[in-house]
Amino acid sequence: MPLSSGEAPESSCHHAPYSRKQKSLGLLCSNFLSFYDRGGVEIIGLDDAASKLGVERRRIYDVVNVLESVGVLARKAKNKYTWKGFAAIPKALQELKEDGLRENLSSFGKQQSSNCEKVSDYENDYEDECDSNPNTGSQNDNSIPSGIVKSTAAPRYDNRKEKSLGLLTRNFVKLFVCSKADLISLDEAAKLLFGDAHNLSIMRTKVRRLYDIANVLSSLELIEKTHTAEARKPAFKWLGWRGKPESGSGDALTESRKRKFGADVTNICFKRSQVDSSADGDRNDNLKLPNQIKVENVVTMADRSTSGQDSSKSYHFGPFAPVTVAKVGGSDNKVTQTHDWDSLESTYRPRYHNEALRELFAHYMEAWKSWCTEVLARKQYKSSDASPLCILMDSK
DNA sequence: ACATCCCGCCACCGT
DNA sequence: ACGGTGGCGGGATGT
Repeated sequence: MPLSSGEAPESSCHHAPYSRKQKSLGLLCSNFLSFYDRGGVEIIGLDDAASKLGVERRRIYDVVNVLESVGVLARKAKNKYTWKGFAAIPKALQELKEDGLRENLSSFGKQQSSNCEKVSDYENDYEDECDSNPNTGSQNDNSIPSGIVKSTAAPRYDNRKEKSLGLLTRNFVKLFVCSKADLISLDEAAKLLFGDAHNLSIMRTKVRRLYDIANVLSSLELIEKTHTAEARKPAFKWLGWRGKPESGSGDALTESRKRKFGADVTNICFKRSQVDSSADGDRNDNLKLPNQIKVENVVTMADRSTSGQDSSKSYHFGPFAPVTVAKVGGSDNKVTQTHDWDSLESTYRPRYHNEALRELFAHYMEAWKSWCTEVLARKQYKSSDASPLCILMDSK
């Protein structure tokens, strides 16, 4: 697959300073989604996904785990996932809700779930049956309300599952679907999900995970990052599933892609070491990527902004959509063409840093901004107390 | 300075 | 044994 380890890479893209945004999990998730959200795809191979999206396998696991938690994917076998599509989300959310309620998460955390509340730790987990299959739920490591001790200290052989991204995701989602709160601050979420931070370091780790999860959920538009009204504390707002397209399901949906930046789909090359080195040149070897990338290949969403609010229809990915998606713009129903990924792949080797794309992106941002102001202005007619965000949300 | 969170080492775990 | 999985947290990047 792609260059697993470092080295070879940089070669190709000279300039291009490292940009974290272009490699974010959220962006990767968006790309992943648009890549597979087309008819035809049934089975998704992780290796395949990794190479097509130009990321290392490890990243795919992150995305896939949370997507699985919300029903979009289902693990089929080692290295294989089945694409369930966005249509499966409502059901998954419903189940999470029922589950959460059953577990008593409703009141926000603190659940003494009937079954397994031993919460982690120590020998108990061995059996782990607790979380057997039914989705598990319940504990996150230390959501121990109060009583339970939680030795923290003894990591024992962790029941890895208890700390899995997937479980964390489900619990995080339950937080929203099982309570009326549709806005939960980061602190809050972290505490509820992971119990109090008696241990700063553990908390920090957990919060990192939370960010990971939030990023992919954001790209699914299930949540959105904002701030709590009063305090300017960062918080996540639950948007819920308002139908994403997937082949036109009719409903409207808005698009307000949160984190969108970046250029194109894959992130091959460039590691964070800013040093970047450069060395470049010729090492490439087989890994080298063709250098020319044409803008045309990239799906531009520029028009989407211009067209402004009609949007709706299908899932858009902004300028970052995987290349293969080719001009979605035009005919919404697309889906049709391009299943010929292999050939596509060979013709196009995506990369992140690309000047043309950058410009394109800038253009897109412009359009987006003007669209926002327009909507804002329009909305103002109807008074509204809403914040720009809200406006955007129902502007459609 | 503090918030985010990418990156990849390496422990697990299924086969 | 081996290779797929994925927890975890160092430290870079963003604000």
